[in-house]
Amino acid sequence: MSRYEHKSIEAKWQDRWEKQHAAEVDLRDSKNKTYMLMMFPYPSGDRLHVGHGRNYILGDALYRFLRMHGRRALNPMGWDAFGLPAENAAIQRGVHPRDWTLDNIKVMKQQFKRWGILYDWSKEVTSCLPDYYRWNQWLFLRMLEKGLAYKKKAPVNWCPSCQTVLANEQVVDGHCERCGTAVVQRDLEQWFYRITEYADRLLAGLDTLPGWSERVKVMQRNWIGRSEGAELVFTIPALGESLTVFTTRPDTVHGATFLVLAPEHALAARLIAGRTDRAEIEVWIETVRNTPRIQREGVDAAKEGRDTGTVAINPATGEAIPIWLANYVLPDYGSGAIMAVPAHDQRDLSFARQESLPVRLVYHPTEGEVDPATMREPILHAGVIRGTGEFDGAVPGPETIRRFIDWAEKKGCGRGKVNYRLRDWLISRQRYWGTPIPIVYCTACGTVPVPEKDLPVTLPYEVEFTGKQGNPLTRSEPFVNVACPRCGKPAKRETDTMDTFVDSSWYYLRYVSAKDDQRMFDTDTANRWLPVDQYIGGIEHAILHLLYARFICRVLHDFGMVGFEEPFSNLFNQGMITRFSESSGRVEKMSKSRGNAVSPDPLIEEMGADTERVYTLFLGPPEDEVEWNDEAVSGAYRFLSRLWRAALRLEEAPPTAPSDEALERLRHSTIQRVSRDLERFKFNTAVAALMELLNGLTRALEERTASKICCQQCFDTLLQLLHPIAPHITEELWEQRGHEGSLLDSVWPEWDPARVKSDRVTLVVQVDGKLRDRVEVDADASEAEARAAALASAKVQEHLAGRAIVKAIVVPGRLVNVVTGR
RNA sequence: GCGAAAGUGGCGGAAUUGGUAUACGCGCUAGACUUAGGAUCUAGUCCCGAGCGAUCGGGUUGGGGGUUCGAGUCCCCCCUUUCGCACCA
Repeated sequence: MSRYEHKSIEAKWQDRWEKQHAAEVDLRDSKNKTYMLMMFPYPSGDRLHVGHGRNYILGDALYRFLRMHGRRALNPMGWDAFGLPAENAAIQRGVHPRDWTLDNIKVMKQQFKRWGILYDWSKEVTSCLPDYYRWNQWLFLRMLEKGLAYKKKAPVNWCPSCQTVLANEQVVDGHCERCGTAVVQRDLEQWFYRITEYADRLLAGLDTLPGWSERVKVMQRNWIGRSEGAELVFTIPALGESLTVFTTRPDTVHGATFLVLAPEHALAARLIAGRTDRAEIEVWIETVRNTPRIQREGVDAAKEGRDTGTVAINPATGEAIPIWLANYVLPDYGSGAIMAVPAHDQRDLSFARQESLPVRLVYHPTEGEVDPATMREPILHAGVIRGTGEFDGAVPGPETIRRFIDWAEKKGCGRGKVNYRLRDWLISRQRYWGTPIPIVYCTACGTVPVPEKDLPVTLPYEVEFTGKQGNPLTRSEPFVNVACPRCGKPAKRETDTMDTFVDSSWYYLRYVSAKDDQRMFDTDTANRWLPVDQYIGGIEHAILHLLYARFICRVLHDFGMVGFEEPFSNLFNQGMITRFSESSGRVEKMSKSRGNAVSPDPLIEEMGADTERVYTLFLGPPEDEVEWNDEAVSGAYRFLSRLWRAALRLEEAPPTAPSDEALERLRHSTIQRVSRDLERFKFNTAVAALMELLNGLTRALEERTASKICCQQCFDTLLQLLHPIAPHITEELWEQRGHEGSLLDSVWPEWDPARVKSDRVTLVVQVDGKLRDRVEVDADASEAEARAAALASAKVQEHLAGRAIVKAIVVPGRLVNVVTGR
């Protein structure tokens, strides 16, 4: 073969690798060091484009690199196969979600093969098949037993278009994440996982993950939103009741001039009972209740409130203060009620000004006076307490807060309390295409869990997709009608299915026991291979998927099923590929819906998978967002063509030549550079180093300055170092060079530090920090020798021109800086 | 508003972490081989000035200041961009 025919080469090696990988790997027998590599779960509803390629190509390159280092690595792949896209496809195109999904998976497996990606398909996991999702059900039952799964009526985000409930995190700017329709509020009975129980542990665990980026950890910390403070109790004499509020500033209680309750608060109805305009207030409460959450939140949202006409007693001052209802207090954070301290809180101050409510200072400025009635900005963390007697002189800070908590506890009107922004995980979906929740409702026995022996509760294939009125499962008679597992009388199945994040929260565990039909996974094997050594994926899952997976891992840990609490030791978030989009006229994330996606198929057809791999990895630092440039791809193709031609010219090299040492030095320094770069995922600079090595070799071949043996050795090293990035062409050339066995099984080359260095080095000579000349000296030249060589330079002498030399700084092997008395 | 990261040629980006700024690639320019080329190869390509010329001088890492023999890198101020959080009491 004389020309670089990427098509036949790639097909040949892809088939070979497929055969090599057909044998099942036994994970129990693992004497070698093991390494688990994993990609983010892929939603099977979307065909792959080159924007996705970066993720998988990077993972494959890492896998091959590890293999060549003798690491026993597992690189499995699974399908996040449930979810909305499949159900939408069913409605729009009349295809069954299951058929559509399984067809997609077949196509995508072919695409992975064409990228030259080596997955261990004997560990394949498909979440929409009963052998996988039955364990979602099994886990649900265990969590139900332990009180970690529960049902409650709750206001939820409702998408009128999808006819389904959305989690807070699926609402983007008040609109449905999937379809963009404005979201409204509704009350429904929903199943939840009690993730809030694990809030503290999930937070603390982040500090044990040095292999995660600070960025992702900050996002998770914000999401969990821990805040320390106190609960204070205010009595309501008119009702003979007391009311608890949460505050992070109990030290400002003397300045609480009114209370504010969320309009949804349980006491609201009784508080307004005596008012003549009660009916109007009730209507207003309903309006607030139905306002989409996202509209109600946000800094620019207008504050609206109503006076209940009832008063409460401030426990610090003994004063009667009014109780208000207002939309800026959220019903499901803290106790849904606050003490308003307008002098020391921005939100309370703007509400007080709007409604002409009194403002009272607790912390006074240390200099000058402030008239509370005209305050525009609250005093947040400054000043000194005056006018309270026992606390006078205190300054804001943790110690003062502690004193107030002690005071409240002694007085019986409060205690220290920690609150979280994190809310329980709503797992119910009013959808067909998901894991059925294993529950039966019986008129006699109530809510009855499906016994473990009856699992899996399989999703019926025959259902009707009208696209109207939500969940088609509710209309599937054979599914819904069932005998009560407890009393045997006719009963109805739960028709809600589970959020797909349930599937993806533990699939990494299934990889090590993919075919086990007796249990969720094998604990010993899991403990041997996991936690995942390297998890690779985009930043889009920074919160949800990764938080849920960490939660479920802890649950399984507490059930004694795994020996670790953190599932992913190292997390690498690669950046997205962007491209100019004709439709918007902007550079945007590459995606099919934006019309700026590049399909891999024509590209591979024209220039080959190796070209795409080289280009994708060369594009820029893998953690950054990078822009795809159609024209620049040819640079990668030219590089591979030059490599191919160099192979043909190796034979022409002379048997002996003068410059073997220079080429050897280049070879060793390239091994060093590439090894270091790949360890740190710096594929872009690794490719650059390999291009330089090829340039050096090509030059040596052209100028006949290196011997045949030296050129061949250099070329072989180049093939090895390039293999993780361009596997097909390197395997082919390796075989043509007459080597036995696969390049993938060859041992990664080592560099000799002694060979990286040269005997002679070029020193930069500066005069007063400005570059004036370069001189060559022995690598081990002393400072004095280096200085002498520098001063001997004619150019340097010219620039010194009679000036006095104050000193000369010598950095061995690098430079000499001559400093003059200017 | 709060927090984080970043800003380097026409473009994507390098720079051993304080020591030759612009590696590698795209694009562009000139030439070669071609019937032809959006193919391939060779040479050149940060900016300004001088010279026919190999070269020589000066400037340059968003802007300004500082530390240092020496700053893209460290410190301070400002500008811009991106990302995250944002009525969570």
